[in-house]
Amino acid sequence: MSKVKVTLPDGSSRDYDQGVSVKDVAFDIGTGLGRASIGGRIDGEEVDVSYQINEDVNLELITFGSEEGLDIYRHTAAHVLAQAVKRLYGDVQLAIGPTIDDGFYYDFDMDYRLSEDDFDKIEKEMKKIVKEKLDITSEVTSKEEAIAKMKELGEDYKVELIEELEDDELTFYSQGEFTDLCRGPHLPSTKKLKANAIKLLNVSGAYWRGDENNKMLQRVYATAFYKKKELDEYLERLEEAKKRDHNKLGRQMGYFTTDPSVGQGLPLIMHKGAKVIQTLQRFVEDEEERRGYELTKTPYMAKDDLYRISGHWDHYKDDMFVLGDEEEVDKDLLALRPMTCPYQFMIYNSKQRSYRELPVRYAETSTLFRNESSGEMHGLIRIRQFTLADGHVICTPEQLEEEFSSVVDLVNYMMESLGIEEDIWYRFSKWDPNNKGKYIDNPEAWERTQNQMRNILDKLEIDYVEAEGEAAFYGPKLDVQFKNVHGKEDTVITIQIDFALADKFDMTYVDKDNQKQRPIIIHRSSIGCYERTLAMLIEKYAGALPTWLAPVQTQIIPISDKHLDYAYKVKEELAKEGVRVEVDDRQEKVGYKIREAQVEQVPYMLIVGDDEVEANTVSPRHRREGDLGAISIEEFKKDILEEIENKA
RNA sequence: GCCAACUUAGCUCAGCUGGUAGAGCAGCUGACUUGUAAUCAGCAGGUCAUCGGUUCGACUCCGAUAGUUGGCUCCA
Repeated sequence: MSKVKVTLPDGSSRDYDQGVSVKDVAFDIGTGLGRASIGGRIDGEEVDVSYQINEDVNLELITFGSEEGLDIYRHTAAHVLAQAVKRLYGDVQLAIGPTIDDGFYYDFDMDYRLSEDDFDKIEKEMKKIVKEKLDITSEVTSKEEAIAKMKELGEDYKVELIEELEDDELTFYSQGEFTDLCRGPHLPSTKKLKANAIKLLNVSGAYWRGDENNKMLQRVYATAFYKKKELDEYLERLEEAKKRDHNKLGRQMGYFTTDPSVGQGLPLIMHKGAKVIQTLQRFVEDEEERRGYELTKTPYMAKDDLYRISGHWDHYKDDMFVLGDEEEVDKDLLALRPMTCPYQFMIYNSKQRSYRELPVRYAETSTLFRNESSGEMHGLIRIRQFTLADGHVICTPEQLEEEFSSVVDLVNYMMESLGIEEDIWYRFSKWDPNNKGKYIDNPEAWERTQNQMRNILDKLEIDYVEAEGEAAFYGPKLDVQFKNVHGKEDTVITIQIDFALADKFDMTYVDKDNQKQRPIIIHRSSIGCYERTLAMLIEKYAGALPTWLAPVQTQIIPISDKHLDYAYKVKEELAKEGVRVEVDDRQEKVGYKIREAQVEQVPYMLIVGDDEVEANTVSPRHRREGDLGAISIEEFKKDILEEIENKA
């Protein structure tokens, strides 16, 4: 029998008989390791412990308890979930059951409507399956056999999946009476799962293959950990995250409210929320002006003619609020604006442009209206009317790289100012060549622009993930992504290179050879949409916004009524420097007023009583650090102004 | 738009298998003039989301509508 050489991650190697299993190797290294191994990685590819090694390989063992093993572990848990559901509800067809970031899900097609009330029962059955200590075995079959097998089992979705696979060799995994098509790897036995560390989380609908024209299946989300303690910690983290939910906190703290008679997705932003937005907006508009942007103020609605030129009428009409009746031919048809671009393009087109004036940079604090579907609205994150820090850079092809880079620089500056540069990441959103309806049909231009954009991104050394089918209909995007407290990804900002609309609007400039040329357009936001940004800030800071953004920056707390005059004097001192300051003049105990200011997350409280009046001082109390001791009014003023200036 | 759950006082929530509702906080009134996270007492607050049905009787069961939440799809 010939030998194979197995090289381990530490560089050492061992010789074995051909056909040795991963498990054998693990036990050969050590019994402890043997028992702990739940999979292996051979030349980078994950395999079962039962995998037989037939040639010289690099082997890395994946052990129970390891980060990388968790995926295998959860994948097996997903199979156990499917097995339990099949046992309990009989006529169930399986769709897909992948692992995701914090757990896994499985999609089922079944008549019985699952609800969370069924979870107990399903979890019990899963526990039973774990207790049954079923061996998990794999079997490789040909495509033809696989299809026959799945047809026999009545698994239509699996048949569909297999038919589209290119491979002729397919793997099935079985445990007890349950068999599923799966690439693997899996645990060697269901007994390796910790039954009390598995939890079903929620059930929802999900279209087969994510296509709304397909049947809606039932998706069960769940998670699994190696230990109950890890599960408990995870659940606790979820609870903690929910406490930061802007949709709860924002309402509780009086940032915004909603009312059914106003309508869905139409939040009423109250003083505190409006104050934060105003602060942000002034900051953004000033910074953009400094960076050479021209401010514009364009109409909230326009005739359909404008949207027909831009192509929005064809691509986007269902999502716009159209005013007027399309049947009445002799009356204008208007639509509320879902974006600012066509308006700013009209400004560009209002005169002939020379290459000398390019780049032209337009910025506008722009209220937009989008008719989101009813199931989409979420707090301040997905709404029907919102305010975007919008803008467009119109430049020559030669200027594109520099202009794009400076937009990225602006965005980075904004993210740093908000203190969220560590919480966001970049997504390079490309078109999907197979989705003809969604994108402008010009494959050559798509590929060219995307390559251009990739080159710029790589030059800027930006880390990004690529996402197919996330582009705008007219061009690729660089998106800034953020995760909300529910773990869901939202786009905060997008920067787009547009190769199409300049054509549609017949935008030109005259170059130095006196020839008319097409400019390139960059669509961009600097800080995103103010409502969504506010939501993000509330969640990031759990309501305790940085001082420069806090709606109230200083709360003055007089000990008793007789200190009111002094309190107002201090207020005046600070207010004239632009500090947002209030006096709590209610007849309450100091402790009570402090507690309220604390709950409101006011950065500084200034306690003033006899001592302070006497010495002409204030006693600041920081919301996190507590009592800071008495200092002069001047000193406090200097400190807080510096903190506001530095956006600390 | 689709799937599921939820909707009780301004807010947070209790109310077992049907017998017309309760707490804390907030609010109002009064007393207390207060030194670093809740002073005390009293009062007032609800067509139990809305509409319809079953029932002698519905907050409770059923249906429709609206809103909210979590997903799916969509997202210029």
